[in-house]
Amino acid sequence: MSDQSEMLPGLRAAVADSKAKAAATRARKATVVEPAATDPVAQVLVDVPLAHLDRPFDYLVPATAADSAVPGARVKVRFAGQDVDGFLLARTAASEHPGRLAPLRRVVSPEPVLAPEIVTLAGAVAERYAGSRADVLRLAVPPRHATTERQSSVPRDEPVTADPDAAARAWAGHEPASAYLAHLADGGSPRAVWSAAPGTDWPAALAQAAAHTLASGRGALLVVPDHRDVARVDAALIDALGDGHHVTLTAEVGPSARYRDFLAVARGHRRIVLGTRAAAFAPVHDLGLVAIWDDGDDLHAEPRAPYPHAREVLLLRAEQQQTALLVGGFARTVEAQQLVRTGWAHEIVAPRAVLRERVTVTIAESGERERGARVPRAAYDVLRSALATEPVLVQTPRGGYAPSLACERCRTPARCTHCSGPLELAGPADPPHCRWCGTQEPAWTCPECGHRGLRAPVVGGGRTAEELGRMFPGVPVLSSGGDRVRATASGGPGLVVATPGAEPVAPDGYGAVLLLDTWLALGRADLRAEEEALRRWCNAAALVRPGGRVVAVGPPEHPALQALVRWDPAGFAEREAAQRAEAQLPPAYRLATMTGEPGALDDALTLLGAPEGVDVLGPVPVGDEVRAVLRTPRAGGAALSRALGELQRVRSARKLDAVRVQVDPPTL
DNA sequence: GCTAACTGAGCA
DNA sequence: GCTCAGTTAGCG
Repeated sequence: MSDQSEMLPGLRAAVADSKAKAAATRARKATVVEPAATDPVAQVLVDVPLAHLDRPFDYLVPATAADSAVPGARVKVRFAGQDVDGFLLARTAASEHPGRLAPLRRVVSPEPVLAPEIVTLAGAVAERYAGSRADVLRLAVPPRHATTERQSSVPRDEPVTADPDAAARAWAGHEPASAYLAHLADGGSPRAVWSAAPGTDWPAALAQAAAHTLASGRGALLVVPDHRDVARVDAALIDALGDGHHVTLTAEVGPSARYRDFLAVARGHRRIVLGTRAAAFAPVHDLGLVAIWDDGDDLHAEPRAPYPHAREVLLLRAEQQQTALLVGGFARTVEAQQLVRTGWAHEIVAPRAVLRERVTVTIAESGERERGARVPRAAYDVLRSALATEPVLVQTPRGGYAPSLACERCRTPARCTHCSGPLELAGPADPPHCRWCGTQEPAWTCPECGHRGLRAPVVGGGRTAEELGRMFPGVPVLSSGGDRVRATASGGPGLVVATPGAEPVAPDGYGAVLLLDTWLALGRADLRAEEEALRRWCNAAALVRPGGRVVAVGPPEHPALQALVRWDPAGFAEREAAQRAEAQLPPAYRLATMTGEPGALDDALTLLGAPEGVDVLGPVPVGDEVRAVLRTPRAGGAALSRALGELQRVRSARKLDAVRVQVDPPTL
């Protein structure tokens, strides 16, 4: 055969048996690759998006890679006939795999970017959210930046001692804050749910918690909702410790800076990490504390599969790594309350007397209108007196000018004639236009009654600023919201009109805070509408100076507003938790959704069967797909997650049409 | 997901 | 006996 193929190479290719060819290839490789002398087997987690391939595969470590193929390194391997990326999980002496091992194609970098505890964490997160580790690791480990890896080297951080005076100032009025901090500095792992009193300099408080943890020789992880919060806590950390102990991990900075800071953490040169949700996976050395601020903010929910929530990631991590935990906010989520209820975490709160000193909240009824505006007399008086010397914050639930319009006569919502999106006004003199497609509708006519006139049932921040400017002539008005968010306000007299989450911080706090149109947020048809409304009010109201006034315009008897008046977010969360339990909703129950083509979903539900204690609700149409909701009591949550993960693996292996599974969907 | 191996129809 | 398109198992 060899004689013939040498004489006729063209023919050889044509007639060669493919089996023989493959065998020849294998034989050639086997002779070329010399395995490493010790632990020649590498367990590799390949980066492929298929659920059933979420397990380690063994590869041969070539002798040339004996030193660089370290656990945690990025590698390239031949998988299913193509080169794929993967992480080297471990080196072992032998393989369980009966066949011949393929060699590692390449060690991309000997940098151990995937720490063992992050593998464990990714496993737990993947299991809880019925997703794959590869998906989780894509969130956890930032893309490599080779130049940065070569150049970057940060000096190791110096030991620190905690400053009790600064801590006492930052945490003033909270009990038992000093014991909590002392425990941290002592190397302990206390777990707490912290409801901050209004006016609290929470960035300074978080910085102190981190500093006390660092003083015990351990690292800390601080997760906040957005980059504005990162900037504030960054400043507080610099204030507390200088800038040689922490890094900030956010998606805002470029790939190079992101990877540089990640490396400083992975190498143990920086042990305080501050960042947004993805930072929850940062490989902090000697982790002693995980903390999250304002865990009710929906920015903490990752929008990419498997949709983990930063609070849940940190809870899993605190459990696995036996760290301290701090879940803080001005408001309190039902999930945080659940930690208190079960005794897993303690409360840190301000006593009544402190709260009374910090703020006075009153409610002005929206019925009694003055001066043709939405500001009742009582609220107007509070604003006017504060405006003599101080800034005033006005929170308005919606941005824009007139964010929704309706027929003046019959109240039919005004819709775009092209795409039936909602119409809005951008300013006092602008024609109505569609919020979705932008089409202008200067000659809108009501399809129901033929009327031409429009009214604005909801007033936006722009028009609110205009109204208030007229009400207080000569007072400067600053707007913050939408794509123009201001981080800070001036300390002098002035009106600051902001949408929820966009409130600027005033240097010494606001003299008064006015919460407008509270009915709007309460009326939303969402499971969390009231909890979310109270959270937004608390976050705005908390920006008052000590002793400042807060006026909410709305229905005085509403429980959420009552909770605001009493400044009792914990009591509200408790009440809410009880109601949700009654209604078989989270956190007493775990929910998961399955979405997909009708046939595929039907098939998936059949395959899932009826696990013990799981109710299947629906399916109901969602666009051209259908969605089913699965519900099980809290105790069965882990089993439901596991069943859904197994379902995804089986379906993936059988190449069935994909259905999207979401555990703990933030909204329904 | 992808590749490689397998299958059977079609033709010499 | 061989090729080729279509199908599908398994991925180390």
